[in-house]
Amino acid sequence: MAVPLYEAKANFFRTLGHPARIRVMELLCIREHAVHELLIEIDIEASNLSHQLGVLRRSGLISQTRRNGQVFYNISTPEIRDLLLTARGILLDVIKDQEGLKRELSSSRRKVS
Amino acid sequence: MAVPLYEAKANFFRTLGHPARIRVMELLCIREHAVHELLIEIDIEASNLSHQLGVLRRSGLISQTRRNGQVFYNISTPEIRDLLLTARGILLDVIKDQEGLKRELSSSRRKVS
DNA sequence: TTTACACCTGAAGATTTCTTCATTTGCTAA
DNA sequence: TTAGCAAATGAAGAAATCTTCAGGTGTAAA
Repeated sequence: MAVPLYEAKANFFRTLGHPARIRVMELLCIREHAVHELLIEIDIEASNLSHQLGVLRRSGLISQTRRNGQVFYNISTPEIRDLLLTARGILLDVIKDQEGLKRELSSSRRKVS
Repeated sequence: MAVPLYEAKANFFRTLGHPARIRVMELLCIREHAVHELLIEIDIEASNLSHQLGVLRRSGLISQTRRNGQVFYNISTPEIRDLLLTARGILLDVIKDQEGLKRELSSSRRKVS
């Protein structure tokens, strides 16, 4: 054991760093979902989704309950909503900056050519 | 182009999901650092650090300035501090829960055996 | 107790990401 | 101009992660 905190942080972010997993987290931030509901939204194979849910579950980010023959998933802590919101803000900033840079580059290319 | 937003988010988190890169981000959240200063703190090969700085730079999370023959790095937006703080909170929650679960498991093992 | 449905798991090849080594670039000062 | 340091880059093998396929588990209704 004795994983340094920065390793734990890296693992945490890597866990979120997958398109299907991030979609799951965003859907669960809205409300609880059963697996088959997620499957409708996410468009990957059922077994793939199951694997990704397993990754999220084992890392402690989501929790499972069985009810009426279905498995429901939930985020394990509401702070995750804040995290995704903050991330969204940063991402929009970054994208904006990159587009600004792109415009600059193409305008200087115009000047040169 | 036209990367769906959830792909961009996944990329963003994956970028943070590496032990050296997360350490860089945390150091830069404290203050600007020159590459050789980061190198003292992080204990990986110089060229490896350079690669990881490249990943962060290309994703727009950090920015570079050259001064006195050294290259200084900075976080590109202060919101990153909030993100890391929120992540830290979630991580501590998750770890606490996991330790609770571990204690439960070992006490029920005791009861059984 | 069998059928059906919802979901999970293991294995394995394909793909991506990491780390290292060798080399190159950019700058500053002699 | 050249010497020397700081940092970046390219290539390539090693390692980790993804996706799919095949089969398995759990549960509820017939």
